[in-house]
Amino acid sequence: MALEHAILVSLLEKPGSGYELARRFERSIGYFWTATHQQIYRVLKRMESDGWIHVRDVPQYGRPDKKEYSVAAPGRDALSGWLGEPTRPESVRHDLAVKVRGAAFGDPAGLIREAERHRQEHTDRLAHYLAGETRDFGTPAPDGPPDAERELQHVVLRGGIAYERMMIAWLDDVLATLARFGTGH
Amino acid sequence: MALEHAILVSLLEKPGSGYELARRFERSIGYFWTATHQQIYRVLKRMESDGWIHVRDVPQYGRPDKKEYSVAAPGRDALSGWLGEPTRPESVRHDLAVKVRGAAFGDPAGLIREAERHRQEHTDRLAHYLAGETRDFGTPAPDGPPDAERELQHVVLRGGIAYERMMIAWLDDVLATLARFGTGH
DNA sequence: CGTTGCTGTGCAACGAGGTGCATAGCAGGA
DNA sequence: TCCTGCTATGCACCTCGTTGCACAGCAACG
Repeated sequence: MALEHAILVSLLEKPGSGYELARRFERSIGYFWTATHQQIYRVLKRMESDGWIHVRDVPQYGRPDKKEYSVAAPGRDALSGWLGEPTRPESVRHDLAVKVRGAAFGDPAGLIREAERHRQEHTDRLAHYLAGETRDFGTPAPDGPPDAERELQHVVLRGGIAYERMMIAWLDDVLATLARFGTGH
Repeated sequence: MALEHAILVSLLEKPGSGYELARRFERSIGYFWTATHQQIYRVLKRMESDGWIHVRDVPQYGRPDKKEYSVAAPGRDALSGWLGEPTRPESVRHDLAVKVRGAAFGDPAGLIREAERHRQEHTDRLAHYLAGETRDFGTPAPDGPPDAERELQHVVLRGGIAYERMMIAWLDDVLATLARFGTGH
């Protein structure tokens, strides 16, 4: 399980409540690690009882009170240890690859629409990444010396950009291949 | 759940037993969809009781008897329908991306070794893919007319190759970035 | 003969992850 | 006033996936 570690990273970047973490997992971190608010609340509770994080009740006006979590020393140690641990082979689940191989045994028309949907989604996400890159990393350095946190966030974003570009190119390849078998001949 | 559909595709490409399917999920299909033999046996049982697949007892000499599964008409229909269904956003889990962002808060030395391990693994897999491409798709067409099944398997393999190449390039980027913060400067 | 190892199928138990629902404070609009 | 909607936390339930183990047939080796 690595959801704990993703939460640790997010809380180290900025402390926050379970709700706020859930929002971050819908963007930013969420592009590389998904989680629902249920999972997050459950794991936060366990992490708190394990002493990895601190809780602080924050009264709010105009909205419900919240619990703000921040990383404790043992949590920071756990993260450090995890960084060098070998990750077991990530279980891959590429629906589309399975569908493409399945297209040999069914009508490819539906799959073409599905592939076009995916292509559009990846195009949108690429545009979103590129806009974020210009916004957050466009200027050389906003406050002088190179900042590790910033540089590392940037290299992860570059990975996302490379992934989306690769997927778009592959989907063009898929669509061209499907077209050769969908239109008679 | 889409394991059913991955099994349908595999059985359509070639009927086989649960054990044989488990072996296929360690290579070929397994590069895009992972599954243990436990999952496979359980799902096969359900698919059989749903009428998606046929079972046939195959006595063997020199080894235990087996149950050979093949796709029935309702299974083929289920696959056809699934091809065009919109896939819900695949839940992404990229350990390494989380670790890279976490490196800002811990010792990057361990992560460098971990990234190098991943780079090696992707290099090996790329070599394996390329060897398979030469072996299976090197000659223009082994038996005359273009074959949909063969072409679609090829485009999926090209996707795997593109993915590995992208990952290797990104890991080089990651290692260069980590080096800038690990060695003093 | 016993051991190891591959083929082949399966159960039991556990943890991870997701869906649906409940509760509660408060804001804003119809 | 009621309804919708956002913030904020949480329970109950169910499925998926993994781990560990068991059992069985048979081959090859020492």
